[in-house]
Amino acid sequence: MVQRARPTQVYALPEPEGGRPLQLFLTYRLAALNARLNRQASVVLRRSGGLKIPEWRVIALLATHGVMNGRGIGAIAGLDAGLVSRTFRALEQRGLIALRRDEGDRRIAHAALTEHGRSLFLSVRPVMAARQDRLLAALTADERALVFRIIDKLAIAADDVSVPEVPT
Amino acid sequence: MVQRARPTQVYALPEPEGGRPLQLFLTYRLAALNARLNRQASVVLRRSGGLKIPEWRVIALLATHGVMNGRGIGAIAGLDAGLVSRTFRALEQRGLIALRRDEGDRRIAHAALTEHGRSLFLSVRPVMAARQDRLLAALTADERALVFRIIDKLAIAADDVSVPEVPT
DNA sequence: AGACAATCATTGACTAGTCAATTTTAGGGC
DNA sequence: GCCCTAAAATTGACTAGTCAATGATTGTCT
Repeated sequence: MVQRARPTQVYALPEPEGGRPLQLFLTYRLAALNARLNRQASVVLRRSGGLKIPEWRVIALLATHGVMNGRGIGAIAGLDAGLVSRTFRALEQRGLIALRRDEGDRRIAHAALTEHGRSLFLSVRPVMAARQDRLLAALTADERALVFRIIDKLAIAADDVSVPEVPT
Repeated sequence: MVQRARPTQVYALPEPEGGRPLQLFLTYRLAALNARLNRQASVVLRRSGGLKIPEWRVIALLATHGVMNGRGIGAIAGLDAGLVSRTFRALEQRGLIALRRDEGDRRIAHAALTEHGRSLFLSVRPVMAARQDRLLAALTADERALVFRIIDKLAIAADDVSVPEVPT
């Protein structure tokens, strides 16, 4: 016996303003938002073509830029070279892209959509575009105008890791 | 011979306004920002105590909330139950937290900081707080006021995955 | 020509996070 | 008491992304 009737123990969320109970606010919120967006994108992509997120990025980039090599993709899509390499392989095995070594510089691998890849892109694009529009529609015009500026500023601030060694 | 002098092939970034060459804009930007923030946090935490990000979240939460169980941590810190479980183990093995089974309900594991854990928290907190302040200082007052509202709105919009099956 | 540095790609190991299945335990009818 | 359901935690498999090391190739310098 003894010891309480435990009604599904609930911890209150610390109120954002006020005591600032944690340091993880802005960063935590952004991380949580990003996680949700990723999850949603994953679902959409899985339903409409069975693509993973980096696969979709590569395909979309190839569809609008034509032939590209791994380094170019990485620079524009913000993907790590390693991730690009693995994604190339997966897409090639599914027959969505074709890889070809550069004749003049045999280190470089050029990628291009196959017919299959292009038709998949054309069927997925409207779904992803609608999603993007729905996201932006959730904001007012003012907010839409500001959101990219805010992101840029934070990205710059995130870059100077000029934090002193621990004082203690 | 033959075949060009290849001056470090550069692909121009597609201009954000105008043709919208990709659908991945807002989401891509957020993902990139989040990646940068994570990277920076990792560096800071590694330097000042050797903690990983979820480990820091758990410690910060325990420091301000006292004893908590896994479910409570997960709800507030936004961590998956599995991740919390693994993080608990790692922190316990490093002697930073102590785990104890609830007497009344033996499914529940309560966690609390040890002395070692609390002193680590006290030494890391100012570093992380300074980082957070520096991030917020990069924004104007207007932007600061808006950023949380924007995040909330996007998070809500991200939740309705009411996307039709692929038309094709 | 030979040595050297830089570049593109590849690979493996790692962190952050999600999802699903399973285990253990508890509580509610009956 | 027994059966069923649900909750808390654990575990394994997976995706997204980063970092470092390596291999192959190329251009440059002497």
